[in-house]
Amino acid sequence: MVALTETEHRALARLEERERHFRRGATLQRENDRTGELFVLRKGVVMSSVLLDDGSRQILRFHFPGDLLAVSSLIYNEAPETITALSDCTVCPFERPTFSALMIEHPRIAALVLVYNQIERVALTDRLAALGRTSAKARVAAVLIEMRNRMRMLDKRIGDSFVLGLTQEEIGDATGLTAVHVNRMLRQLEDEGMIAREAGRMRLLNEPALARAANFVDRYKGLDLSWLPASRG
Amino acid sequence: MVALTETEHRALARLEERERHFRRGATLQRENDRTGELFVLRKGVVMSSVLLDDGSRQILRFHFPGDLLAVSSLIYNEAPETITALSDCTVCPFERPTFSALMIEHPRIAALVLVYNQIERVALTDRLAALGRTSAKARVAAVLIEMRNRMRMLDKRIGDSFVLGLTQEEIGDATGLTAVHVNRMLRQLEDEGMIAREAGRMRLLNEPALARAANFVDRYKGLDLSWLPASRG
DNA sequence: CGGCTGCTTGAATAGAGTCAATAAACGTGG
DNA sequence: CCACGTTTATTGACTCTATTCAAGCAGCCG
Repeated sequence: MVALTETEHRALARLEERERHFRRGATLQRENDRTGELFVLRKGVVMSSVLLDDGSRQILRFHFPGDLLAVSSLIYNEAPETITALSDCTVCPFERPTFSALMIEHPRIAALVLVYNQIERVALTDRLAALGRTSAKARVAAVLIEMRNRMRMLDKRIGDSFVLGLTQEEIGDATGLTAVHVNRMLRQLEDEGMIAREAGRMRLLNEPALARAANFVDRYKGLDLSWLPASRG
Repeated sequence: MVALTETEHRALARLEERERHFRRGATLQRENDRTGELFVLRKGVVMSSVLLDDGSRQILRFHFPGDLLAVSSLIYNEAPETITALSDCTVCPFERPTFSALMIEHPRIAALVLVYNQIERVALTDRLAALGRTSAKARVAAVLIEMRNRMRMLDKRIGDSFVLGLTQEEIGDATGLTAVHVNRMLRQLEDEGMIAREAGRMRLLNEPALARAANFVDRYKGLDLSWLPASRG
């Protein structure tokens, strides 16, 4: 999305020298554990979440290939969130000094990281507004649209049918609902003809209606990266 | 919290060359308006919020002196959030190019901005978890503790008594509750001896109990900035 | 003084949670 | 490839938390 120089590409590649694989359900980082490496997600889907005292869980964010994971390791001694693989996945781990050297030596990459942070911030605030001010049905619909859109960004072939890859429990933890109620909301969306469910796959039958039900705002329109300073070669 | 060089201080000072004042209730940035300047908040309290289709509002974050405002102006053509003064306040506006030049010429400042982003990210995820997974009482208690703590960081004299500076409507918009229910929760916290309310002031009578009720996690313990690269003078 | 805006409280309602029981799908080892 | 145990999905009945609606009050400012 932004042209990088050869030098910058080589520098970024240093983050992806090693590779590690995780199975669905594996933990990349556990809340309150001593922080360690950072990761670039190369393949698969992971989530970050927090656990509350009463044992309930809140999923904060779903991550897709290209995302930077565990950035908070840079500034905390103890991890503020848990990172878990939602599918089998591949990550490239790297150490903090590698990252901070990259930031210092390549200011435009630092600027890109800042852009990434802002996009994530807006995603978090959208979810925040959904939890605070929208109905259960809207929140479930929003998760469906969000997941489909993010998958489609990586694979243009994905249309209105896709494999969600989340249990209803996980949808509940992302939306602040119980699994039981998620089930009822999915049924309702189905009864209203907005979605269809077919053995693991999800199909969006009436996207405009679903987007309306979800209070969906497309944040990718209106993104403007022209401010990024020109490279110095 | 981190030592900056003279050069870096001078560079940062460039962001604070101008000054502008706003009255309580004034809008610094309106959602969906064309984005413009960024700000450093120098004095007063402001909030950022979003409006939903049905007219309800979700407050995303309260900002205190030293905070960077409207950073998303860098990457969006249209503002994703509204920024409003909660008290009379003073800000230092600056243009995008000023900021991006600063980031490129002073990598350690860029790193500091990244740290700031991460701290804000964690604050947002804490609120997210509160909205998704905690009771109304816990959320209201959390807002009280959060506001007191942030005020105390700027004014050490503040103890258990402080001026909240929020209407119950605003507390509701921050916690995803109705003003009516906020009122009931405040009464309950008062009846249980955790707080007292005295003409505009709020007093925390039993902080440990309140912190427990709020599921409060102190994120400032465990912050580690040692990774920040040494200055090159 | 009159008109706001914000606070308080009660009564009725609605939306989401809890509990429980069953069914379907999945994975693993034999 | 099947049998078994486990996880996930589904549905109903009941409960409870927070919302809605309504009314009254207090404080503030022009």
